[in-house]
Amino acid sequence: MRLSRAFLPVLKESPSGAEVASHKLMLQAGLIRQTAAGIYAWLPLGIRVLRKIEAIVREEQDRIGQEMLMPTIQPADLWRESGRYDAYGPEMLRIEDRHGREMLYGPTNEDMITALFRDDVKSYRDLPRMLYHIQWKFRDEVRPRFGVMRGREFLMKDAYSFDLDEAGAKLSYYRQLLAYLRTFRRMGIKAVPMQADSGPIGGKLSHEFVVLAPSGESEVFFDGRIEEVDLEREGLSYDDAAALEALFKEATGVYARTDETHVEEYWNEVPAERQRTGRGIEVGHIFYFGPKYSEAMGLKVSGKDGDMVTPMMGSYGIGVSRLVGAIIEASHDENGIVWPEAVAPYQVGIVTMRADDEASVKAAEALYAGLGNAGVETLYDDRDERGGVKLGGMDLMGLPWQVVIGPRGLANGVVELKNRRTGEREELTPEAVLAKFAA
RNA sequence: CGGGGAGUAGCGCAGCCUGGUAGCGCAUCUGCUUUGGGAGCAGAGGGUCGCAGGUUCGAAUCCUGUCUCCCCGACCA
Repeated sequence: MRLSRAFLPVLKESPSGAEVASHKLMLQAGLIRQTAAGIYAWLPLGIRVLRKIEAIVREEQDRIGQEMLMPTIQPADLWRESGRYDAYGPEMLRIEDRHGREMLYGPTNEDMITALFRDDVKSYRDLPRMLYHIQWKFRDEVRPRFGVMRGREFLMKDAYSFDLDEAGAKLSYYRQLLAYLRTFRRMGIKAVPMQADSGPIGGKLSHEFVVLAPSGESEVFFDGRIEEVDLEREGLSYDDAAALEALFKEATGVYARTDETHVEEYWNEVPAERQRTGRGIEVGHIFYFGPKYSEAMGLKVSGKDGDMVTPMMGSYGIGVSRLVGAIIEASHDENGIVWPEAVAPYQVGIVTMRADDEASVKAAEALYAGLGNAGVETLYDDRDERGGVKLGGMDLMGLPWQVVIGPRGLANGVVELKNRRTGEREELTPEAVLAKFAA
């Protein structure tokens, strides 16, 4: 993308109202604009990051489940069936259509998926199943804040598992646990599974995945041993029940809790040198709740012996849009965002220090074309601006790599390659830069 | 939902107390000079002062109502 033709409004000052770093930076770097309290428009730079995160989530979910898409608007009757319509409270946005039919903007989808599944699945042979979708949700929060981290409208991946019995359901739970650990690791962030209350969704087994960041909403306490879990080890397969259970025990057997569930007595049993504390942002939550919805909504399948069996369910959420903010919280500095490469909107930024220098422009154009042909996502600042303005913008936007091209270096046949995270710079020929990224 | 604050140019703000037809910085546009980490000079454009009503010869300013946004708390993916 050429910056001269892009809608990438970068602000010199951060708009008032933004308090936390990620919110400020997202507004300033032009990722989002606020439309109403807790509701945001995603600008071109923001949507690229959102899509990157979504793609990683999708890839990992596809290894254990099937994608589908349920609507944002749901009929109230569906929620009456599960008994949740009255229970959910004012957080649910209730609306009426032109005929006076009661509808709602979905805050989650347990009820709908259970109804859909019920209508078409009648046999134990059709179990187990894991279904997910990535869809916008709306929860009318009392007090939205922190930008996209606690918005009212947000993009969420929610998965639902259906199993014949509790043992099977636990296996589904373990699979999601592994998928989540892999998902967050791929995004370049450290997310720790912590023992959680199951809240309004209700249930028996529940863990929330928490990203460590100073601005986190809750205080977290965990055993450093959790960081040593090897997710790529041999034999760790989604099909191997024993290996999955071992992983579950390893990943959740150590102490890891938020202030909500923290117990000082147990905490003190963790050796002091392994005690880790800090603040955290919840980015995912997995639940096993058994027959809660299947029972309420009459989901039954014929069992092997011909008797009717009520499937055991679980649900598994990842706050996709929240992750954009959470990743920034965990990865930024005084100059702006520092994107992990896996989620960066562009991998490489090209800057010409002197827009009036013919040789610089020529070299930049050639490199931009070369990277483009090699399929490298590149943002080329070809505007007639001073070098400093462009460099500041690149730092703010947080692209992992910056190629700085100017007459000074070109005199020696080199350009400068800067790593955003480390600040390290090296001088390379344009060909070497191309080779590095095209590889 | 309780408590507090704010709506004035794209963004950040002043003006309001003490009514007299709107201003500063940045951004934008034009010209000239500059150019390796957010340039300088000169000029220009852009605002129903959130909305509605009231008081007044006259309202951004005073009064009433209303909407919206933000912050703290309680709550929560």
